[in-house]
Amino acid sequence: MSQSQKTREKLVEAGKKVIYEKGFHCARVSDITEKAGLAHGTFYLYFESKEKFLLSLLETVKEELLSLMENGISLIREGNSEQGKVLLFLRTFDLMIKERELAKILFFEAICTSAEFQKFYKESKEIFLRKTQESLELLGLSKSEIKAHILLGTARHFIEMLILSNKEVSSKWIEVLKEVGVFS
Amino acid sequence: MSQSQKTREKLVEAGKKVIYEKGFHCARVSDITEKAGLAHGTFYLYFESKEKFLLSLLETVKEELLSLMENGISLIREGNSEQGKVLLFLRTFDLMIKERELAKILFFEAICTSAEFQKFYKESKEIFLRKTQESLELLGLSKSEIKAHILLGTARHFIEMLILSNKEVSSKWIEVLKEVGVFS
Amino acid sequence: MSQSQKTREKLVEAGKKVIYEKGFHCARVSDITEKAGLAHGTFYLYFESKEKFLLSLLETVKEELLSLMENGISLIREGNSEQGKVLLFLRTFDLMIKERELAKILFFEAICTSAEFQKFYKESKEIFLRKTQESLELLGLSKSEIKAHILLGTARHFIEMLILSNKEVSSKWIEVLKEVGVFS
Amino acid sequence: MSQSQKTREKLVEAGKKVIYEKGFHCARVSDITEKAGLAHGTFYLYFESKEKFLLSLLETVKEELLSLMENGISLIREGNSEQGKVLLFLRTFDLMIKERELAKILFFEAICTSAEFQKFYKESKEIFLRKTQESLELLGLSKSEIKAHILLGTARHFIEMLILSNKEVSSKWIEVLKEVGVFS
DNA sequence: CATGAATGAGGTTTCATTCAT
DNA sequence: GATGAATGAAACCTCATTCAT
Repeated sequence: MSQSQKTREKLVEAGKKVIYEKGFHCARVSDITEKAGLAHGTFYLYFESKEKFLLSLLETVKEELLSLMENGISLIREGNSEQGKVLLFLRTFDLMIKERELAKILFFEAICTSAEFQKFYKESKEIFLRKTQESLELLGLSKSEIKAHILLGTARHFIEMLILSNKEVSSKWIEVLKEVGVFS
Repeated sequence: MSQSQKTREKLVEAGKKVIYEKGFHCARVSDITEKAGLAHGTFYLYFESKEKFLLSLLETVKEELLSLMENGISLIREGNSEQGKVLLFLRTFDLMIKERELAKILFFEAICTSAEFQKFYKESKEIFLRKTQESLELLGLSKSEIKAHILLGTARHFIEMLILSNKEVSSKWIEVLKEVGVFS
Repeated sequence: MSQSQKTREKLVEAGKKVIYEKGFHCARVSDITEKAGLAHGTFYLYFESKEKFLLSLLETVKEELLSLMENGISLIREGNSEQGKVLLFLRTFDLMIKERELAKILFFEAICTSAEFQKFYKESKEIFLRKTQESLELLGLSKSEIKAHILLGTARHFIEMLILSNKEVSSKWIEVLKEVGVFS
Repeated sequence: MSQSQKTREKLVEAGKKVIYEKGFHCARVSDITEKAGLAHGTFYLYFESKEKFLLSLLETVKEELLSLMENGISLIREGNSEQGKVLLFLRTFDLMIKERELAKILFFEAICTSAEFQKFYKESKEIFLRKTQESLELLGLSKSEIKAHILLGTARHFIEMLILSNKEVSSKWIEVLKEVGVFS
């Protein structure tokens, strides 16, 4: 990784942590650079503005998520439905757990900031919903639309619990949903 | 209603709308007073600070919700489980739909602001979860804890859809959950 | 005393206390009316502004002081120098002790506020100095100018101690000065 | 001096002048920065608040004064009482004359602001009094306590004259006190 | 590339004063 | 006379952004 990329990475990592802890509005650019061990002004060599910085964080997590989901769908299409399910419903969730800073930013900050971010959030959510429904259909489950809603809602609920209480629910969440028949 | 109470009410109504639209941090006190048709300083005759104002909004909606839930539980305890269910799972949802400004503030703003608000949110959420589980048990449903999680998660998901897309899901949401067996 | 005069008196008494405690700038008009048990707006039926209120307090204490000093000087002129001294150096000091709120306002607030008040303070101080010197001359004391300075300075020092520590020095202060020869 | 120190110094110098002229409460932060030739916000890069700024000014002058007094006392202890007296009773006074802005702030503003400042003032005054008395004792003068009070009171009186009238009393003030026997 | 001092627009908050009742 | 709700000018303070080094 070039020096330049390393510095950028430092800012992203620091930014995630600071925004997770204080929220986007309360996170100062100087908090981020301080945590990154860089000078205040350096931030603006890598990002146009604090808003654009947030957007780039959100796009990162959105793309990671989508990539996982699409890989899962491909696997199911190719007949490998077990591995596909793992990617779709476990790896995505694990990703959210690992990147809980980004998850919180995506699921909460985005909806609380300016119209631009809400739009971003709304569009992302619709894509996730569609992909989830598509996967459920591929898996041959009935009432796929309803179940997609429940899946997303419950997933977000568990992520929130993780954020609020630091309680790991991780891979067991699918079991939870199976028990009440969402997966049958 | 006294003059004083009317003014307070005006500020609350204006505040709910402005915070709903712009988010707590982007909502200026002057936006609120302007929408209320009052002078800037008037706000501070009724509320200590913008933060305390938010807290008072949150407490209002929390209390309304809890009151509905407790009435529902009482009805079920008295044997009137049909009316109890209505209060618990429909009226609460209708309240959120009617007061979508407050709902958004409670479910999103609270978790994006200072530590004080997060604490408030976390505590509220735990109470809602407990009450929901309690009601499911009273209704004789198995796996009450799991179902309480799913109910809350899905409810929030539908509220978010309402906020983002203005699509009314209203009272049909229970049907949705019934179909996948959450209510059996 | 008429109703009107009583109300005015209440405001003056409350104002003295509040300004003594918090200082002129930190004393709010509403603090004064609250302590007086009156409505906020009532203040402006009796005084043009907060500044004019302060000025009227200062004029009161200035006149009381001057009146005592002049009576003392008259007595000395009439040959009654013992009683004159009492008025001049004890009663004035007792007045400051009794009216410590006003004393503090006169000796400290006046010099810390606007130019108008500084001017008032400076002029008052010069009058006190002149009167003190005049009395010392009438009493046949040498170095009257020097002693007048020392008297005023020490008096103010003792008043400050009273304000800061609530230690009563009262009438003994003259003894203190006698011991070092200021009165001989 | 680094750029940073220079800017800080500019703010301190400007602040002293503005507070001297208008008093702490009437001195706006923007007055200070304007006089310093800096932008408004710069003030807050160097000082937490207007109150903390005042406190730092007060501490500066208190320490300068104490340092002079302690050096004077040391000299007397070492037998060099003439030079010690000069430090104790002339240099301190000269310092107040040179730093009349700070002197005014210490002797008048401190007692007119919030409780925190009054406490600071009271404690400082007690230290000055103790040090003065200690020096008088070292010099073998009788009635050291009384004389310490008179010295402080008169000194303050002369400082006030300097502030109000711009009349330099300077080094002659000791002569004045000698004449009435304070120094014998 | 990196620094960190400086900027200033924009927000929150205060409170002397006014005025309808 | 008295009330107290409403006003809005003016202060403090913050912090995203710029820029000289």
